[in-house]
Parts: sequence; C-alpha cells; structure tokens
Amino acid sequence: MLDRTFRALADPTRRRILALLRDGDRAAGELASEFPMAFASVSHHLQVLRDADLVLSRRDGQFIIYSLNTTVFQDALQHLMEIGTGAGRRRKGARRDA
Amino acid sequence: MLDRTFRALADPTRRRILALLRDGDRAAGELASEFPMAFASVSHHLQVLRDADLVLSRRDGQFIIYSLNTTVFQDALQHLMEIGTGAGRRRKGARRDA
DNA sequence: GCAGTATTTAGATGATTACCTTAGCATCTT
DNA sequence: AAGATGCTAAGGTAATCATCTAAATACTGC
Repeated sequence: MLDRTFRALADPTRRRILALLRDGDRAAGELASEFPMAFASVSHHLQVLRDADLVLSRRDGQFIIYSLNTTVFQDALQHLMEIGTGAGRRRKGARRDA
Repeated sequence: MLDRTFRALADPTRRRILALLRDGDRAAGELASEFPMAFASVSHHLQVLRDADLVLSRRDGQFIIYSLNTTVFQDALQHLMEIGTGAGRRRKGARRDA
C-alpha cells in the first residue's frame, strides 16, 4: 500500500506532475503538454499516480481533471518522519553519530 | 539528487533497513540476517542507500557499521511537504475537491 | 602468512519499468 | 451520425532492477 506510494514518487516526471497539481487541478492533456514525451506516456504516469492514490481524477465533459489526494501524502510523510526525525522511540544504547 | 533519494525509498526492503537503523546503528551482516535473501542482496541494497546518502557507513574492525543520515530525510520530507501539505502558495482559482 | 569471519564486487537471469506508436473509447459539435 | 478532440489501453522494445551464486577484498588471530 505504502509501497505503491513510494514507487510512484520515485519517478521525476511523476513528482513534477504532483508539483504542477499542487498549484491547481489540471486536465490530463494540459499536464501532458508540459512534458517532452508522448501524451500516452504522461497518461501512463497519471495511471501510476492514480493507482497509488496520490491523485484523483474526475471527468468534466471531455476533459479528465486530475487533482492531488493530499491525505496519502500525509501517510508517506508520516512514514518518513518516523524514520528520519526520531518521531518514534529510540532504543537505549542507540547512537546515530559518533 | 533527490531522485536517487526517492528511488532508494521505493523498495520495501530498503525502507525496512532504514527502520531498523532508526533503532540504532548496525553492522551489515546483522542487518542482512533480518531478511530472507542472500547477504549479497542486502549488501546491494545498502549500497543503493549509501549512494542516496540516506545511510552512512564506517568500518569498525572487521565489521562495517551502518547508520542513518537524517539530514537527507529532512530534504525528502520537505519536498513531500511542499507538494502535499500546501506548504507552498496556491494559485487563485485552484480547488482540489469539489 | 594461513584460516576464518565479514562484507563487497562481478556476472548472470528474470521481472519490472518507461517510453514509443497504434488503436480504441468517450465526449462534444455540427 | 460523422468528424474532431481528449484521453486511455495494448503491444513492443530497450533499459533498469532485484535477486542469485561465485569470486574477491579486508580484517583478526593464530
């Protein structure tokens, strides 16, 4: 579950799509035109993001509008935080730098 | 740069390694014994994590001790936060859910 | 320096991924 | 209903990835 999330985040094109969506919802074609690859390829990336629940899509006439699903980011963030910022407990003898 | 970070985070084995390291530094073999795969495979994962600067390694006698490099997590976290939590500005007309 | 332990590197293989082009489906306009 | 537009699905290919086994390197202790 989290697995698909991080896998989806691993690609720079997809992260860029997410960054674009942060500034507002966008149609698939509108997004695709920002990238130097074929429309179908961007559509594929959108599907990966959709499978990971990182984005939501809805049809608006002949357009399909994508938007961020921020709640899933929260989960990923929380996971990273637990690892990286000591948000979880630490064992007694543990040292992380000498 | 961030690319390698997220790519490294995309694998569940590597995330589990990181979670183990959160509880304290560990030798490579000690980490490897936690996984059902060959030592060499875990060693490979450790190298990926090292290339991503997510972990640091130092030699201690015949052991090689791995530890978290928390600062790189901060970068990744910040990046995710900028995307997911509205840490950045949002355009005027933007709506994310209807 | 030889034997043993700890770990990495090398080379091979099967699975997954990212991209392309082409084909298909849904919707709008006329 | 025909044609145009917006988008996705299918099929193919080359690159990358996760894993394995086997060999190499680094250190310890006799």
